[in-house]
Amino acid sequence: MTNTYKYPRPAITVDCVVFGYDGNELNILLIKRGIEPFVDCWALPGGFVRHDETIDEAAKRELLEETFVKNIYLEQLYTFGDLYRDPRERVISVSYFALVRQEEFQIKASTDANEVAWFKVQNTPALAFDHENILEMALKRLKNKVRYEPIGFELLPPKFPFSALEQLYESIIGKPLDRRNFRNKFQKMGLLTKLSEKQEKVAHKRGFLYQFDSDKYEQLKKDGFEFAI
Amino acid sequence: MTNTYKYPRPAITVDCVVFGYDGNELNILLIKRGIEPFVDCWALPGGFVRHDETIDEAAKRELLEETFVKNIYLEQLYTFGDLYRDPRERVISVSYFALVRQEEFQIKASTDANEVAWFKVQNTPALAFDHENILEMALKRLKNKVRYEPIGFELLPPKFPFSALEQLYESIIGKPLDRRNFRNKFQKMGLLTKLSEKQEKVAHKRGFLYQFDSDKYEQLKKDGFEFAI
DNA sequence: GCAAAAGTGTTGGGCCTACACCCATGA
DNA sequence: TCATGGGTGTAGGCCCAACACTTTTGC
Repeated sequence: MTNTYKYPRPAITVDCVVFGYDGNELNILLIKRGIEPFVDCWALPGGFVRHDETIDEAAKRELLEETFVKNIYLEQLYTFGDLYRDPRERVISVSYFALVRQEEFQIKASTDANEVAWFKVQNTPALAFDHENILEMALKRLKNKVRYEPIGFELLPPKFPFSALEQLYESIIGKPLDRRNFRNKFQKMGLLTKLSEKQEKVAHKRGFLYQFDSDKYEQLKKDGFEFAI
Repeated sequence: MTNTYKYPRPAITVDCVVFGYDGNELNILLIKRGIEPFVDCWALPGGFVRHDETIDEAAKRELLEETFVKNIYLEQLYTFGDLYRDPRERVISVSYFALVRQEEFQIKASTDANEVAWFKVQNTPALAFDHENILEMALKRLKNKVRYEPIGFELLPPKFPFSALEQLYESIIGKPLDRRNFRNKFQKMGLLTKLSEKQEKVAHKRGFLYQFDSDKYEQLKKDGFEFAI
């Protein structure tokens, strides 16, 4: 079955920049391509948009198919529409962006991916197409986002010690933060609930655990955050 | 001449949300469509992306062709990819966003537009396709942008009285601002140069004129603004 | 002289930054 | 007992918001 058009049409793809946090470092999810072009090159998960799905749906589907990552919140990032992004023909790509806790996913290669892996953001391999540009833009967005929106939510386990939040922010911003100031600021926002439980089996004083108050989070999201790290 | 593909492909369009300031109110540039669908409906200027131009180029070209607005800075806004945006067939639209001073342009309808006009942002007609959604998103972006980036630049004439800047901000934010605080804040940024000239022929005390210091602006743009209205 | 906008400073409060020591725990 | 990270408070400065009267001009 073929489809004919009066004018040539670019193909449309989606590409996903998925940032994962393992409790220690910020990573990014990549696949090793199983098909040409750039076969055996590392690349962002993604693929062609089907005719019966929205672009948001396409992003979700491709991510699931290629990496087994599912049920995450994908936010649209930017659309890349230069002429020779893809050596085969003209392809326009809509990129997406997500934040996840790695521990929640069993990544697993399938369909067009030979391998799937998390890479340290600071230490990524060469990427196919213009995916390095996409990644760069995603990183910029993330660094910007973290400054005016509390994002620990998506990246930390339900209960976590305060230090985990601090480490997370430090690993995204790339600079050390003042512990006392960071705690004060974050606590003043009122998004965190201090639990009576503490950390277990650590070779130092046990810290209290916290959780995010998601009702308050949703409310602040509506009203607009007043917040700066 | 026809083009055939194995799978059906969506068409790709660009749509431009051009905000104009007339020294008084914030307006938006619309065209009255000259062709189906939605013929004689007001819509955002835009059209199909050609195979030999980037999406950024397409946005510029369509804007020029339909409205005679040219040489402006267009920033990509968002890509709309739902299934039934267009009654004819599947169309994915990449939207763009710009700020201009209206006085600099002689708008004039041509190609697919029967009319072109500026409309008050507060008082737009019903729009074709999902263009109301696009406009809404552009407005959100503008209101957000204005808070952390000085935008008067694009919207005011080279020399302007301070009150023009204040009115501009008030018309975007939609709230009155404290004159003294606004002046202090803006002056502290150091982007403005006070001239020795004053307003002419006004039925009240004449205010000094100011201009933006574009070198400083570029520098701050690099370093990141620290700024909030 | 009157209407209309320009211009101008201060004060109080809140938020930010910088900074150092003791505590609890497991090894 | 030692190494490791947890936990905590304050003081100074800066920025912000709130606030009202005088000046200049054209009509």
